[in-house]
Amino acid sequence: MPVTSNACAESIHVVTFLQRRIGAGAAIGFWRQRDPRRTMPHDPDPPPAKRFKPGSVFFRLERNKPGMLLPRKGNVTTPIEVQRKQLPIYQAKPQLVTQLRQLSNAIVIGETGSGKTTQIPQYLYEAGIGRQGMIAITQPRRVAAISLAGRVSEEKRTQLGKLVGYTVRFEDLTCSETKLRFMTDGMLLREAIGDPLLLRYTVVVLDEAHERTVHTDVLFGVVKAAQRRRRELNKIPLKVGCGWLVIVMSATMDVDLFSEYFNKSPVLYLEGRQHPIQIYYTKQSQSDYLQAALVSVFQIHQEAPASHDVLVFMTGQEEIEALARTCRDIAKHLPDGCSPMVVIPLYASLPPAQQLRVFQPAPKGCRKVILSTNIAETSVTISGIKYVIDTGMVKAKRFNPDSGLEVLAVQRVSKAQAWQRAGRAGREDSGSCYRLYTEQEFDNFIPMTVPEIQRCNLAGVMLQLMALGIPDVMNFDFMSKPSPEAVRSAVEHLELLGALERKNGQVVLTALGKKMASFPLEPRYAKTILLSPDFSCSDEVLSIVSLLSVDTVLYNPPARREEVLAARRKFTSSEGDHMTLLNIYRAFKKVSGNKVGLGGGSQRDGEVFAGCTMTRRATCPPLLQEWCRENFVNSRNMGLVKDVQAQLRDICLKLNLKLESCGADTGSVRRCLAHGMFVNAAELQPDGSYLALDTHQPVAIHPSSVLFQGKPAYVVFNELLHTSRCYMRDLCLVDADWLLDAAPEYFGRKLRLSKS
DNA sequence: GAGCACTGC
Repeated sequence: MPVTSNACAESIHVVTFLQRRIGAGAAIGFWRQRDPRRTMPHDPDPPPAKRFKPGSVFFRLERNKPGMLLPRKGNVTTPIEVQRKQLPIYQAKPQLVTQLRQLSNAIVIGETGSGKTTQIPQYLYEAGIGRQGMIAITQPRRVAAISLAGRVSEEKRTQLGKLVGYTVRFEDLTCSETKLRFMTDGMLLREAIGDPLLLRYTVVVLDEAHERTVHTDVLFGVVKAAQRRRRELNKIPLKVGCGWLVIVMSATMDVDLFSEYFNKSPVLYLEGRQHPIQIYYTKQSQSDYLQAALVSVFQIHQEAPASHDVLVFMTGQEEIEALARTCRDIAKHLPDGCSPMVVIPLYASLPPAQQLRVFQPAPKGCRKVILSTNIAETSVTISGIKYVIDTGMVKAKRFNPDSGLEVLAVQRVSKAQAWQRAGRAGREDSGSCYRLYTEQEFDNFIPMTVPEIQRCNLAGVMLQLMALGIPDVMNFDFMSKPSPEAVRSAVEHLELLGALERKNGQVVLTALGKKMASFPLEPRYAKTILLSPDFSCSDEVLSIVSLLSVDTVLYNPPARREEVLAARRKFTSSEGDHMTLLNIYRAFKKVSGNKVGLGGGSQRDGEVFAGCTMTRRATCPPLLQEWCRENFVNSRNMGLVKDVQAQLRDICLKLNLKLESCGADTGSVRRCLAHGMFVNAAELQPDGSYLALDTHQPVAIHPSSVLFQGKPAYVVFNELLHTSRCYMRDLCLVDADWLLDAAPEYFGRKLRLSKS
């Protein structure tokens, strides 16, 4: 029986089913305990250090703002020095420092929150290792970089931004005194473009390396090359530089792969205190994991004390909201004597205020059940979780280099991911993890999640590598090589944009490509900006590209559809979605009086809520907030647009681009978009359907587009989204002549193909 | 007439 949300009859059905199933105790046999001979797993699945223990709590509850968690200012009763000595890593300090002093590479494995990230940089500094330069500690997420810097500067009893600082996009809190620099991996990578040898640093610590973000993966190669190159330079009699060390630290990872890649680097394990987690598998394979999740929630609810919270890992917003409604319905009809239940959904696109609900304790005698996406795997840490229910499924993006299509699909998690999820049950105390699959099924999961670099569009990565001066991008030293097709497809795409050219059989960066690489943008957006002065519309194009680089500024609550449509009508442009967005942005700026009221250089852009940025500091004036509410515009993302635009504008100025507005002449903006995005063009067919001009695959206008009702002859689009059909999203009306003009040779070829 | 997980520069 499917878990559906709205049908009352059906939920009653579910109640009866559950009462039959749990009330009578029939469900006791639903679960099978893990084979006792197999205790907690060990190397390599997962590595020995990955047993579960509580993370050190770095956050405190803000009194004035209920539910808000901020970095802990230190325990009043326990001095900070004592706290540091209580960390498990402290026992290993002498050996650790001795090892790190001798080694040029080390892989340190320790649990998240065990203190490795806060302590190792300090140990290095205190031991005088790498004093000649800076120690960089990279993080995949900005909040982590910010909060860790805060904690360490506090431990060093210095002002944040002096000895200890952080660098993330839009924010750099460091100075000439800074020795310990926490930063996002993307920032270090960007810095490497200007300084491939990373000469300002004596030590680079790549934290959370097991997450294998694209940035970390590229950094592996960059850091390794810089290390080798610097060693070569040190052979020159006039010795420059000093001890140079790379540490890769992570909780769960493929140790052999890492060690092998970093020249057979030694692996140091940091064991810590841990809480056991009991793992349960289902006896039989579950064909409907949502139904199984529902049964499990209520089984736990019946059997466990109400103070024990439950965290359920699911795949997305829609199924989370549906299951939440079903759970609430059933909870209302439970027999007397059963504790009440609060059901809280958690996913990234949820408004900040609602996300905060997961941190609020449930009323006494009431059980908290959190239904979450994998945001709760790494980005948000919730205390008090005693039970984890793991559906074993995740929604993940995959890229097909042949079609250029990214597909978001529900798929099995990896073993590493399943362990990560289980670990969420044992952060403060022992816990249980109910896996909605059999142990045999688990044994067949892939060991590690496929690194992002093998799943994404590589055009941006390849451009960045070229800009880093990597002589042979096709054979870059990746820890996990992307497929040759993906590399070839990316190189072809960049050639088409004019960023790369072939010289004597080698692919080299063009002058245009070099400029493109200086923008933190997808290559085609960078190209469009660089073209914009030719059409005298750089102002407009900067705004449009900024609007396209944030999540979405449009807020679409389904329940208020009519209101949304009415509010949006006044901005709608018959020329397409880009122009509509531009109209909204122009109106927003008019109301904001062009003042930097949101974001802005010196503003901290986010508060830290237990490891998750949830709101921008509310500097948005009330009037502007009201305007956003009335017009169904996401004010937080609109603030980000302003930050992005300011950054892009700075880059344009550095490149001496002429910044000017075309005013009401929107034709030139569309002309510019046609020239920048010609690869993403589609043509209306006689039968009313559309064909993408590059691959000749059938495509359709996404119903969310303002052009959905119309039938424009030619459009350029932002992206293709493959769901029930292949949809074009964010469209702009263009002339066929402009496309031909933009790439005569390319379209000459395409059109000939199209006709034949 | 659809519906998108999560990051990051």
